[in-house]
Amino acid sequence: MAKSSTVLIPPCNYWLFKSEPSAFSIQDLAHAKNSTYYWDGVRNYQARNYLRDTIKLGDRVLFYHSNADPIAIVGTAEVVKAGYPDHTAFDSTHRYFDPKSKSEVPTWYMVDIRLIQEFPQPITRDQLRETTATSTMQVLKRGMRLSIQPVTKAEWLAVHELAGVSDTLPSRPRLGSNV
DNA sequence: GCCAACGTTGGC
DNA sequence: GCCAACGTTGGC
Repeated sequence: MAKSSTVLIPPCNYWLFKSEPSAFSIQDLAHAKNSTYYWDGVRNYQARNYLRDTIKLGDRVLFYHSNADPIAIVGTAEVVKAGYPDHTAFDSTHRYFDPKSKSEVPTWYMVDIRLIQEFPQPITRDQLRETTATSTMQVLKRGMRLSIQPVTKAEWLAVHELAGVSDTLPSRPRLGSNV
């Protein structure tokens, strides 16, 4: 019976990352080298804890445009590098500089993500609200400002259904082969 | 532009 | 440790 507790396939976890497209959009990610970029500038402790402790290589990300037109989930990405210190906090000339964060004991962390796909149509808040399986998403809650939010597998799948796309990864080099 | 909801700061 | 003031987020 002990055998049944052995996890052969590591769980894949799902997240929603918010970004104002004027700061960093899904197009910016698409145009980055290897469609890969670091998710910097998170300066909230709960979101930091997710980045540092919880988000793992291979986790999936819903890319959300906030303060945008439209406000919507616009595509997906995968985590290709787990939490590591956010170097922008160390640079006194950078807009995300934080003198509290020291390289020996970093306060802030980031991950690298790679674009999986941009949806053919953005999925708006109205669509998310109107669909039972997505109507419970944290991002719809009033006053929910957290920029990194956990998403359930059911929500992840339902968003793909709304987008009319498969959640299967298109064929591409395997994780870690490009860094 | 408004403003509610939070998070942070700093005086006490 | 309390809490008022202030700054930020982010939908509307």
